[in-house]
Amino acid sequence: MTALLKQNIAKHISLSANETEQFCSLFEQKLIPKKSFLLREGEICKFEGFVTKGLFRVYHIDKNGFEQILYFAIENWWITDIDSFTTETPSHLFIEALEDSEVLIISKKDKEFAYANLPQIEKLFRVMTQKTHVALQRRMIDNLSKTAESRYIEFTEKYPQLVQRLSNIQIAAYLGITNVFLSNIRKKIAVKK
Amino acid sequence: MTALLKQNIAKHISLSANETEQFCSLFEQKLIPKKSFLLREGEICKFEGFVTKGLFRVYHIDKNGFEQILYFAIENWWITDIDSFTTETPSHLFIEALEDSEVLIISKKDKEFAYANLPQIEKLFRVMTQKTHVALQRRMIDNLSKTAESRYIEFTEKYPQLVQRLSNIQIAAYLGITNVFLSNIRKKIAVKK
DNA sequence: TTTATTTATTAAACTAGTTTAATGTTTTGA
DNA sequence: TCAAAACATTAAACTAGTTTAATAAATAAA
Repeated sequence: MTALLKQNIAKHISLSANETEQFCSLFEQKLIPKKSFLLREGEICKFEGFVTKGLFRVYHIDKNGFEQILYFAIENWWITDIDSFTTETPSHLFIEALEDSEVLIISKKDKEFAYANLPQIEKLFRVMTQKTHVALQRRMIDNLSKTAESRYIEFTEKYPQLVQRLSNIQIAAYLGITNVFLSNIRKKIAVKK
Repeated sequence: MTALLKQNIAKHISLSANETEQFCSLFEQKLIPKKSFLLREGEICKFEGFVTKGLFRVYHIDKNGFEQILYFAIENWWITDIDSFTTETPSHLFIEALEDSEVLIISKKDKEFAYANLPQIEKLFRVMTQKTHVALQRRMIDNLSKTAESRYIEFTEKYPQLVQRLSNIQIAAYLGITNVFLSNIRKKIAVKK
């Protein structure tokens, strides 16, 4: 059950078999059917999750009712609201399954236990947070400098497997444009070819 | 010389006087005159810095020659290109002093020494990276959902002391708009009052 | 299988933000 | 202290992206 998780940890740091086992034993599996929520706005996020099956979206709803997608998570990705989780304040985010999904969950308490007792875990999460931060910095620069059209093209090139599983509405909410405009972009690209 | 730095560390984690002293001794002071660079595109970023005086901007130049500002750093802020620093690949960023500045620098080697020998330092940087990541997530959502006008207003409210030290050109590059449009926004706001 | 719901597309009017260029103001530096 | 450079503002034409609404196509539900 935790095979994918072990593989994922090994990608970031080298951890002894023993420590890996101990750490993984702190997770429990949760099944999340399509359209249900792992987290809702207003709740305090008390977990960190590792997706082993399915697809989630992590999004915000602004005061005008529009949704902005912070990121998607498929197999092998981690999900949490790091803001709510670390500060223990109510979340501004929703985490929703877009497909029937399976996720390995570790509670805040158990994660703190791991930090205190498995010295390498601190490094694991430092390294992972750094990597996601770098990715977000790049996305920030892209959003500041590139047109919606090139952001869309780059998104489809970078995550082809993800694009097939997403509606254009979801992709538009990630790119920060309307689905109507995304439709125009897609038409323009199709004509070019 | 490292008083500000010690104070900053204490804000994030509790570290013994001895460990604090050891860690701070790894930094050396650098003076960066206005308009000179701490890092240029193409260089590998081999340091992490803590600003004790002055003002920096961390920015990217896109292929059309436009500048996007990732963040500013004044006294008490950390600066590095975390991407280049961790992956040891050439940077896509410039770090430039906008005022005569002073910065405490720790080299990659010494930082690794600290990770290996001062167990709490791993936590320090995990916590700091988490906090900057949360801030960037919030900015990402704002950029996806808010108009330039409200982003400008919120920026001036959040960083009033910074706004006074920045030209409108710099603020516009941070907000992701042209300085001409920022001028329009400022006029509109002034008329309202 | 039929109906209801969600999704994608198109069009047309609109608005937020850009571009270019000109003008006055402030800052910098020799 | 004077000239040059950088900065802020304004105007006017333009373009990227939105809004609303209608229609067709695909999916889900009963």
